[in-house]
Amino acid sequence: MTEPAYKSDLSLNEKVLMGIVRAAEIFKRNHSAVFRNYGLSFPQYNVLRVLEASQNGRNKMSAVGRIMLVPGANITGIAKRLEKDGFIIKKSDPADERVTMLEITPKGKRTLKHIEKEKDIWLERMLLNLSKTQKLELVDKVSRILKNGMD
Amino acid sequence: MTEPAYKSDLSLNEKVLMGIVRAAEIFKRNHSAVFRNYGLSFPQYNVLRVLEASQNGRNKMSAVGRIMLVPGANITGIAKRLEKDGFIIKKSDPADERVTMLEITPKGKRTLKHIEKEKDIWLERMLLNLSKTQKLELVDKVSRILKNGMD
DNA sequence: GTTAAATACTCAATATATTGACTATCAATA
DNA sequence: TATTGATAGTCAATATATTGAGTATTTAAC
Repeated sequence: MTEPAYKSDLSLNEKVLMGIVRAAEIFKRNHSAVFRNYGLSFPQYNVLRVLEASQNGRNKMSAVGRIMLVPGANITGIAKRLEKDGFIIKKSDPADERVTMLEITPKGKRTLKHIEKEKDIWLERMLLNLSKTQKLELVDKVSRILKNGMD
Repeated sequence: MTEPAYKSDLSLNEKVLMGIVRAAEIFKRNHSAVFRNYGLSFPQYNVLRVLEASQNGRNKMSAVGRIMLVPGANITGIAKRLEKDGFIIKKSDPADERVTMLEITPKGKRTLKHIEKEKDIWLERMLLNLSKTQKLELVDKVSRILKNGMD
C-alpha cells in the first residue's frame, strides 16, 4: 500500500532498462555515501580508479573520459577539483602539447586504500543473493546492452 | 588497441555493478537525445511518465519523488521548469495545505505521444539480442539488486 | 489543548552533466 | 609548405543532483 494511485504500465523492454537505471541510481547513492566521508564524489572516485589501474598511475584526460564513457568536457571540472584537493596532479605531455596527463598522487592512492573495504561490503550487500554464475550471466547481458547502445 | 595503458582489475562484484552503471548511462544518453528534440530532459520525461500513469494524470510531488527514487528537493526544480514550459501544472491540495499536486497538461500528454515510437525503437535496439526469457530474468535480477540496495 | 515529532516543500551552495563554441596543436594531403 | 581536418582541452550556459537548513502544516503524544 505504498503508492496506490500509480499503475505501472511499462513495456517489458522499458521494465528492463528502467530497472537498470534505478539499480544504478541506488548503487551510486549508496556508494557515494562511502566516498563522501573521504571527500570524493562518485565520478571523482572513478577517475582515481582509472588512474590507479593505468600504467604508472597516469593517463590522458581524453582516455579517462573514454573509459568512463563521459564526454571530455565533463572531465575538465572533475580533474580541476581533484587537483585542488591533492588527489591528482596535472602535467602537460611534452610529446604532444595538446595532451594533459592526469596522475594519481600518494594521497590519492592512500584514499582509495582506505575506501576499499567499506566499498566492498556494499558491493557484497547489493549482490547478496546472486551466485557467481548468475553474476557472470548478468555481466554478459549488461555488456551486450552496453554494446548495442554504443553502436 | 584502444586503451593499451589501462588494465582492468575490477572484482566480479564490481564488474556487475559498474556494468549496470555504464549501461544505464548509455541508455540515458541515447534516450535523452530523443526527448531533447521535444524540449524534455530525462528526469523531466520521467516525471511526465509517472503523472501519465497516475490517477487523473496527477500525483503528489512527494509521491513522484518516491516512485522515481529521487530526493524531494530535486523535484522542486524539475517541476518548476516543467510548469514554465507548460507540460504540467501545480495545484495545492485543499485537504492538506502542505501538499502540492502535479498534473500533466494536454500538451504534456501530446508530447509523450509524439515521443513514444522513437523511444520504443531505441529500447528495441538496446535489447536486440535478448530473448523474452532473458529479459524477464534480467528484470528479476536487477529488481533483487535494487531491493538489496534499498534496505 | 499544547508541545513535540513527522511530513511536504523550498531554497542555498556546490558538484556534476550537457551542448556548443572556441583555441591550440598535430596529422594528412594536395 | 599550405590547407584542411582531426584531436585535446577549456569555457559558458543551463539543467540536474546533493546536503543541509529552513518554513509551514499536520499528526501524535502527553
